[in-house]
Amino acid sequence: MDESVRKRVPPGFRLELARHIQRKLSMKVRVESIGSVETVGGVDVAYMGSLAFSAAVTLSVDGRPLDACCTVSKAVFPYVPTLLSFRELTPMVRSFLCLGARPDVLMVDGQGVMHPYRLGIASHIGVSLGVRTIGVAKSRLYGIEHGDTVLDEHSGELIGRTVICGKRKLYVSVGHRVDLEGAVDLVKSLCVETRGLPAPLLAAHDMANRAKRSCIGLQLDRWGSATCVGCGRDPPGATRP
DNA sequence: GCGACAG
DNA sequence: ATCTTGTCGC
Repeated sequence: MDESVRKRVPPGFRLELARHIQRKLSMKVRVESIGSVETVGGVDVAYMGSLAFSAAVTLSVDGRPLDACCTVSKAVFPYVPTLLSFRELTPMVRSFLCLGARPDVLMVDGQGVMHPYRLGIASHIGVSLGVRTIGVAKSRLYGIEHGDTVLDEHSGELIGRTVICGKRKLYVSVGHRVDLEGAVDLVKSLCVETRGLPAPLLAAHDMANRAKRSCIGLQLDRWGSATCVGCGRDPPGATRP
């Protein structure tokens, strides 16, 4: 099943190790009640060639903007279905760690456990940082739709739900430390129908694109990373001229 | 072998 | 995701 994936991955990339890591980390995914939520975060990435502009935002449950930060990094891995986190995890984590405080739950643009190895980027980030995450994807990568539910193609297990947000159908799944029902309710309650996305992801998406449009003259450090002008905070380990 | 295939 | 021309609506 990975023959086609193999051809799209960089030479020397250890695909078997990547799969092993995905399976191992997926065992750490926890499903639990979200509990009381006051702040909701969102992360998304926009690209300009191989430059990745990542934005992280925090909103109150009533939609009020509380915090935001964006970073730019050099993309070091191509887009390969089932391996998205190897491309976007680092950019997303860098911008997320820039936030002044961790939101109660984080919405990620991509799958959670609705993934062939049970570790979409939302789960990968959640397990890596111990943060509550919800996977919100605009299309399906894996699973079979049955009404508004998505079942595992092999085990028949419930792995996600579809949510209509305006004109768009979203694929919601558990990322980490949340339950599917709570995740679906939160996505529905924050849905911006005119844009087809929940407010936190919409804000992150727009901010990432604004950052991309104003990237002239950015100075990247030795790791191919830099903090966007005006962010006000640096990611851990960052240095500024 | 031929499609499917998060962003 | 990004590219890209044309179209619709405020």
